[in-house]
Amino acid sequence: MSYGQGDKLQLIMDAAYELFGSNGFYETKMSDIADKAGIAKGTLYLYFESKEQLFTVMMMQGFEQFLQELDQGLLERDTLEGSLGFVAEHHLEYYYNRREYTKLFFKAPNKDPEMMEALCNFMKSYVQRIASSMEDFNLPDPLLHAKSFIGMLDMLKMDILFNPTFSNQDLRQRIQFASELFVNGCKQGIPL
Amino acid sequence: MSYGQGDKLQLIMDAAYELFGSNGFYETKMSDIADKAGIAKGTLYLYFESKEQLFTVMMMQGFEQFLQELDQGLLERDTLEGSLGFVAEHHLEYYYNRREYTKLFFKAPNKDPEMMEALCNFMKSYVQRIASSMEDFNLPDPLLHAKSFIGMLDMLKMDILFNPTFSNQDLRQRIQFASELFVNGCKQGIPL
Amino acid sequence: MSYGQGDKLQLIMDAAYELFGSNGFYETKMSDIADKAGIAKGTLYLYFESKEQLFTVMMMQGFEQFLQELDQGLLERDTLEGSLGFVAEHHLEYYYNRREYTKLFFKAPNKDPEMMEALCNFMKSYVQRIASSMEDFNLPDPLLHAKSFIGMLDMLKMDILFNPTFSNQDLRQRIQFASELFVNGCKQGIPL
Amino acid sequence: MSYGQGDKLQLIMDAAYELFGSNGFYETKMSDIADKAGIAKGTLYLYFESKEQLFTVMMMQGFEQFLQELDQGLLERDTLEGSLGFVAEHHLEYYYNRREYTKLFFKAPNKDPEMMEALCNFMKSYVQRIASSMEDFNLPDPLLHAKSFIGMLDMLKMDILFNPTFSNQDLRQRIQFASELFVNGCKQGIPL
DNA sequence: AATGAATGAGAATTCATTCAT
DNA sequence: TATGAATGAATTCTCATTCAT
Repeated sequence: MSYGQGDKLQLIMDAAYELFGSNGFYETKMSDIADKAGIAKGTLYLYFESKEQLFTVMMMQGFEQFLQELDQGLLERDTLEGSLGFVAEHHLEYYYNRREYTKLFFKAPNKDPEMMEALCNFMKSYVQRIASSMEDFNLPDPLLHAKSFIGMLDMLKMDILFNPTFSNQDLRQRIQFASELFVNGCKQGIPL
Repeated sequence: MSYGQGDKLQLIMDAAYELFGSNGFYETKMSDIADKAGIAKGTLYLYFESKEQLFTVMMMQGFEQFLQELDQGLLERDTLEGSLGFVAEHHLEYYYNRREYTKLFFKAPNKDPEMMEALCNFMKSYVQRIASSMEDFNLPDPLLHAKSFIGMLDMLKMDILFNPTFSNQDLRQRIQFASELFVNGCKQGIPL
Repeated sequence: MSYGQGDKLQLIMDAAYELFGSNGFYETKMSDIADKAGIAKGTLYLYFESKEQLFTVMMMQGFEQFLQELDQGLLERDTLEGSLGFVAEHHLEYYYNRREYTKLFFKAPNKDPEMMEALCNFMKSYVQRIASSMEDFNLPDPLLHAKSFIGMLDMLKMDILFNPTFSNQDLRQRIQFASELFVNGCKQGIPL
Repeated sequence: MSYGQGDKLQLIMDAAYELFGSNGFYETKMSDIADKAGIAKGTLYLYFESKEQLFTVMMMQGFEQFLQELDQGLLERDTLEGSLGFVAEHHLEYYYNRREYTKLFFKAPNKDPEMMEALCNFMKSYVQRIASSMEDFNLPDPLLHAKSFIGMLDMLKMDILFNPTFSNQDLRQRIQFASELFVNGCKQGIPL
């Protein structure tokens, strides 16, 4: 019944995540977020300086969590195949679990440099982690390899976001598919 | 330098392309476009019903050209490697040539159903074309293979858009890299 | 096939009458009128200085016709009852015949003094004619009597405009009713 | 002179009444109303959804008051002449007291269905009340009688609105005149 | 800390009118 | 005369942000 301080912050973040995610930055109003969080509009500004900042902080929180889970999982794998499989699983499951919040992944504010920087930093960190992992297994051009693999995954995620009947089984199939393709190339799949 | 009558449409399209491209849909004002095109605000509405429609028409024009060039090039290749190389070249060059217009590819209006439909249709057509091509070379799972390849390319394009020093040589390298990785997998690159 | 000069003027007047009548002054666009008349927008301005003027001229034409028909009919009556009956018939039939163009009778532009003057002048002329006629039959206070009678008619016309099933028979009944009430008062109708 | 919080609504209503009344719906801008009320434009939209709604609410408030006063007064009369006299007095005084706000009664928005409905409902209620009253005194055709009487009054009001020298004495005369004419007809006034 | 009424800059869109052809 | 593309002032409405309570 009584929320301590800090609870409100979480209420805001949750509301922001859901609304920015569903409708995108520009189509979400601060008053929507306040309503959903069950607080007053003015209260938002006790926690965040601006709409842009709220968006950025929310995204960064998501990024951080994403990278933490990634690190955690990578520690536990010690083969190339194992690592790649985990990266694929992690990437696709992330979107699968958030498939209601499609728009988040497309629409960020344009003019806010802080946001752009946060976005770029996340991308760099993500790529860097995957690249490091690949380097551990002696892959040359680890950055390009990392980017390519992430790219494959990121396109395969599209089905998750746009296909409402996408199932957990489809998810498993794509994880498997992506890893194998990346390791062995498409040639192996061509019947003689 | 001197535009006659009837050129207004092109003036508008050019201005819209540049401004939407640099600043995104939401951060571009109709008055900006009118100013850049050197016409009055009202004139925009002689050619387009709304800001959304202008954006959509402009995007669709780009899509159409993209797909036409793709078809053209695919006709002339008769090996898997040749086709993949061309697809990679076409995809990455497209962005390379438009690297000033980053925002075009990230900031589209959310709520406009016509735009969303146009975007989805383009994606489907693109994937379908690549999948058909792959089927010709007996690749199983052509849709998944197509999406994966496009995904790789689409991530590799990021460097183009965000790295200001990205050179033509870098471009060539990535084209080569993507095709080979896709065909042979990463394993081939690992020194024994 | 070939319209002489002057034909266009009539085309405009007809279109204006219909559109101003259906939608009112403010809700009718000059381009609507041009379209309906089958001419170009610019052509309207060869015949009229402004939208206000077109409206005013059109109204005045209607007024003139109304008063002419009234004069004509009054000449032929030589009893009070006959005259009143004709006035009622003329007034109500006028609206009955134009019942599609309801709005005309409610919505005129506000700020145009010419129009306001035309409207007032018409009212004065109308009242004056009825008053003169009444004076001929020795009614005292002819102006007040005239206004009262016109007022009765003008309210009775409301049914015509708002009741879509209003029939010619209803029309006849009201004409009869109004004349008798005006002559004999309501007392005569009360059963003892 | 000093308004506390919560008075904003009344400030808006007053400003709207005066401006819509003087200039009509179409010639009054929301910013005019805001200025006159001494508030910001945006504030208007905290209280009303649209210009149309503001107008409609304001009119309905007037209607309600009009009908309440009518009911009140009718209760206290128990003869036909008394009732009619009161109705005439009430109707004409209403306009006399508002003779500065002419436009209110002529210039309403056309296309707004809510406004049209409110207007029609008011008319119906007004006619119905008068008709009921007449029925109490055994007048046949009470609806037609009611409409006729209201019509007379409504035309007589025109002088009030358009004749700047219209005096209170003129008002009394017309009240008297209308009632008598309605009861006894014009015949009684004709000298033998 | 919390509120939410108030603000006002700012955007899209409309449409009467003009004028070069 | 006739055209209709072009104009741009004008208007409604939005919404991030502020601040007195």
